Amino acid sequence: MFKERGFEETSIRDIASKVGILPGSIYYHFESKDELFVAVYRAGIDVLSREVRATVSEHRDPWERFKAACATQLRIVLGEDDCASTVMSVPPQECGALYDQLTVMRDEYEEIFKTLIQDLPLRKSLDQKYLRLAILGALNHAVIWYRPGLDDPETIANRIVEQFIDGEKAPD
Amino acid sequence: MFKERGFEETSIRDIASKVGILPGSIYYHFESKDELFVAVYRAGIDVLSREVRATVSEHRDPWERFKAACATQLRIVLGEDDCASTVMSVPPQECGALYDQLTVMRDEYEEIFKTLIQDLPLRKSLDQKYLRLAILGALNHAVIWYRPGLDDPETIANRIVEQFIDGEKAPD
Amino acid sequence: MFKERGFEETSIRDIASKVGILPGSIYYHFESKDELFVAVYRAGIDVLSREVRATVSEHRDPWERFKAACATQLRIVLGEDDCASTVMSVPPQECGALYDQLTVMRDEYEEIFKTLIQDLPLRKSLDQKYLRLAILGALNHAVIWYRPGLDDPETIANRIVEQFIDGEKAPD
Amino acid sequence: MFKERGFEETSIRDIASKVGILPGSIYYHFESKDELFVAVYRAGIDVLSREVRATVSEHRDPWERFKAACATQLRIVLGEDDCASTVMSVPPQECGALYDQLTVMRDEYEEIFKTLIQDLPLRKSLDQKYLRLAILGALNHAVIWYRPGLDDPETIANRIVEQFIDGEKAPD
DNA sequence: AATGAATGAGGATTCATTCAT
DNA sequence: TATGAATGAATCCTCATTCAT
Repeated sequence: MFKERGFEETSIRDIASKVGILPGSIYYHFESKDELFVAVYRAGIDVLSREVRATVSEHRDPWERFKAACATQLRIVLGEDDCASTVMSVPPQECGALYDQLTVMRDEYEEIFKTLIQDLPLRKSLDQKYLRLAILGALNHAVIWYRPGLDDPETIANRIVEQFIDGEKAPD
Repeated sequence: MFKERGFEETSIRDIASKVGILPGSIYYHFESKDELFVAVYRAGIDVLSREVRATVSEHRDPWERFKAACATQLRIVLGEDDCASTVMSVPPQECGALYDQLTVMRDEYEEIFKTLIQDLPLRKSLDQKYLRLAILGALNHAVIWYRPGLDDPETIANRIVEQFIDGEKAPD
Repeated sequence: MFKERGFEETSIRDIASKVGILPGSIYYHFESKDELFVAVYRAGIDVLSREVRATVSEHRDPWERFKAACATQLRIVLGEDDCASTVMSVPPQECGALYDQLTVMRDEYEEIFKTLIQDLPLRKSLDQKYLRLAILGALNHAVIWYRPGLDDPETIANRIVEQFIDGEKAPD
Repeated sequence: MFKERGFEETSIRDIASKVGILPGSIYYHFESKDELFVAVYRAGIDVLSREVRATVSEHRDPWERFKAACATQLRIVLGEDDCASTVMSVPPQECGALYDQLTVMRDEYEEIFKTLIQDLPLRKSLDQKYLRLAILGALNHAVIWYRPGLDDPETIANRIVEQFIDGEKAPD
């Protein structure tokens, strides 16, 4: 529900009634709406971290490794895990006091990609930061326009990344 | 305020007190919070359309034209116009009943880029739709990570677009 | 509008926009919503008083006179005059502080019927007050159920009154 | 409170403070002011239906039965049950969107009287509909003028109905 | 582990009214 | 005569939260 309607537009009432309990009962499990949301976010971050790291460990070639990591992220975000989708759909600015906490988690996760890009044999002139931000931006944007029935997430990720890659590969 | 905190987190009270009037007084000017937000969004879309179109008309070369359009968008969104920033910062999903209305406006605007990309001499194998979505995603993402003091918006836009361009130019 | 929606449900805004001016402009003509409503009520009472008195003066026979008065009231209330309809449709209790003022006007008007009934040759056992209240109640009720296209107001009034009359005529 | 001040003039605040809770707390029990009012109206209709039907079942003679039903209605409306008084005091037109719902309930209830009047041995020339509407109008009007200390409600009802009855009984 | 009933603060909105222009 | 812009209080209602049971 957070991913579809955002933090503010999702009420404790909504959540409770979807689970089939009363709003008050939620407070047995979570101390506050904020805590609940953080738990969801955390879960999303964890799934992403785990899966992307697993993917990374399966590839040797830096470019293949990077492409596979992107594909894994998109696969999870677009379909497999609602918590992960939440991470990419809900802008931290709209979560009030939670902003810092969420941003820390996200930065932690994106650290993986920082490393992955460092390992890439890139033209010297290229700014790695911009490459990372551009690719992650391009990938995340899919959360908004993606509709099932189109290409599957992994294909989409590959297409997107290849647009960058081909130009950026360092000359032999 | 909408761009910084989102639609739901920005209250009529907040807006009124920033303007120095009482909450009720807002309703002399706008029929509802929704209508007010749509007016902001509309204004943002209009500025973007006007400026980007102006930029487009100043360039002949398709690649230069496209790069310039991207740079203009980013310049406006990142600094010049708060309404335009709102357009790129506030996800329509978080605006409840406004979703459709906002999406129509945005699609209308992105149409410009569709045309711009059609005019590009691209490798046949490339999917224009993915290129468009990827670039717009990469650019918009800057709304989140950009902080003044870094490279200026036009430089950033050029860097981002060049990452794509170099690879995609059709072979002579 | 008062007659259709009641006092509270009719706003100065509604009235102004129907007249084609702005809400504030109403206050050039009336000091308050209360005053405006009282003016409408007053106008209704005046029309009724004038017309019913005119009718009364045209008849000699007490029963005919009474019947004609009832018919006139119903004709005016049901069709001719919106102010008069308002008098019969809007319960003074729902007009807050206006209650007393309105009640005085209405009592003044009903005084006519008190006199008319006093002149009737009735069975001694009959309580004149109940006859008056019952007939006026029966007549006014028509404001609620009457729809144009049925019998015309005067016929209805005659039918209603005759139901009483036939039984109440004093034995010769 | 609804019966004394009407629907619009009675606020959720008023109701809550009379009950000794806060306005918001009302929404645990009712979804809206409308729903609350409908519940009151429903309760009034139910009491009336039940009691009048009980009365009806205790009488054989059609005229006695009818008179007793009227007396029961007036007794309940004038004194015993505030919900029933509300039904007769608050005009549905002043309840905005509730109009249809309330009218359906009321028509349902008045059906009882339709049947009762059908069973009456009346002069052929008489229009049953007008008799029903006139009597119900005359009775309900008492909600407005009745003050405790006068004749008791049942006496009043009998007096009112007898004014009609004597004239309408079919000749043997 | 959940409920039922409430709280209190804040939400958007409506309203009669004011008043300088 | 009317407007444009505001006021301030009240409107219904929603929300996260609490807590005894």
